[in-house]
Amino acid sequence: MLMQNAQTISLSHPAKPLRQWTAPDSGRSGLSAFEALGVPVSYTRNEEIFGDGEPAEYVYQVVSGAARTYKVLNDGRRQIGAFYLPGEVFGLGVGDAHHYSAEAIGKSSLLVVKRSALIALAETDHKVAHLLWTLTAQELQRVQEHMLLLIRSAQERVACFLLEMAERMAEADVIDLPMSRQDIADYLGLTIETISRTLTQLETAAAISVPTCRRIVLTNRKALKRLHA
Amino acid sequence: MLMQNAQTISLSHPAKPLRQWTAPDSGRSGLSAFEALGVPVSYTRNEEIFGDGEPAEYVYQVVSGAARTYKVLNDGRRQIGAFYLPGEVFGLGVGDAHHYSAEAIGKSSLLVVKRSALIALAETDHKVAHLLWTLTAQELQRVQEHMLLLIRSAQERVACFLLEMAERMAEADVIDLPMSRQDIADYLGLTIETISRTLTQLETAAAISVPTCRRIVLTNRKALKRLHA
DNA sequence: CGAGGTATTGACGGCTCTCAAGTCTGGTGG
DNA sequence: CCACCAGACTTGAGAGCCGTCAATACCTCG
Repeated sequence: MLMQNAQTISLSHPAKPLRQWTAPDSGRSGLSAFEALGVPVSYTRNEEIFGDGEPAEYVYQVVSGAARTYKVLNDGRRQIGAFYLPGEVFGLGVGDAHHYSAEAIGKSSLLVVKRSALIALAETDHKVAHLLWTLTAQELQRVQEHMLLLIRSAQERVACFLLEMAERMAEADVIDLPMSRQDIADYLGLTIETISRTLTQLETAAAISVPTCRRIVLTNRKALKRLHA
Repeated sequence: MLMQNAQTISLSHPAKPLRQWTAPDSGRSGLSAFEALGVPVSYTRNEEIFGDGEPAEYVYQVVSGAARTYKVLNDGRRQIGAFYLPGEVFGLGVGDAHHYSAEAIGKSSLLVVKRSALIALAETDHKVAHLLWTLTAQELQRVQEHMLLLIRSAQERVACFLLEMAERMAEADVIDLPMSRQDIADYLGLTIETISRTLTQLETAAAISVPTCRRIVLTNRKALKRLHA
């Protein structure tokens, strides 16, 4: 999928070089401003980063580990909106309150940036303003792609999820998932049983292998992509 | 839902003639710039406004009528991302290409604004820059809400859809839907048969009445809200 | 080695899709 | 003004996919 590329590229994971379709320098210089304002903070497994409805004081960039954003419906079900991997930014809305919650998935380190500082900077530096807009638009595109997933079959959802994670992580065929089956289920709008059964089906079909439950090897990407959008 | 309110307010509801917010109100000067750049264009029923993958030259604001954005999956299914009613803006992404298609639902009039002009203006006028960001963030929030719909039951999806349309249209109990059952189905990730059956169920349960197939009366909002998020 | 959380597997049921009639509605032309 | 037609909508019957409930296996950490 395109959006993950865009997001990763634009935010420039320190380890990854930049390549992008927006202006080559505007993203980078804005980003350096972003990083200059940030303070690293550590979080433990399942620790809350912010809660639904809380004032949106900060914006976050993952340094190491991973985070999830989610919303709990009135019937108790949890929908995960997104997973955030190193280099990616979250918590950036326009209102003064978050409209979802965020947690660290495992032991993680985040760069924490004061929202007001970013916005103040955007008033004078239009590169920062453009960065805020770009980040929000990339998030929009990501959510739109995610929405398309939710109307597909279980096999298609899981296959797309694996391909997406492979692209965003090492871009190797071996994926070490930071999240549990329950997280995957809540991200894809399925149950853990269906996730588990589907992974078994894909393994039986020789599209993947699952050496341990957190490690998945894509042995036949073409078979997976056949299920893709 | 909050976002529709925010969006409507920000863009000036059609009940107020568009020309009025060119008034030198400093808080809305960004919008007046937006409107000053726009040219009204007429579209006929089902006419394409832009196609998936086309260069994103323009941004659109509905004056009268309604529009839908959608994406066609490789299996031929169509997912409608959003409906746009008078006063609402669409077509605003950050890349230089649209990543979905847009059509007029019925005979419609749109204000068409050159994207490059908006972006150029944002370089010097940070209120315009803030407007672009705000519009994008509101769209993001709308899509996030939409995503939550797609994991719910058919009854809940239809009930939420009706409440949403009621809020965005007259905010009366009588809704005149601009779109067909097929449009609703593709918006909610259901089939037309399920839409039809669900409306019948809601009517039987005395939550709504359906005098004609495009007109729906909310006779018991509390019953509908019980199915809400 | 034991315990508790996590993941897998199985049986069954329900919700929604599919396929297939019917019915209504809105627009057109006589 | 009315009859007619095509598309849109409704309703029904059956099937399939996924959710639920339950039991078992696995893995991690004390």
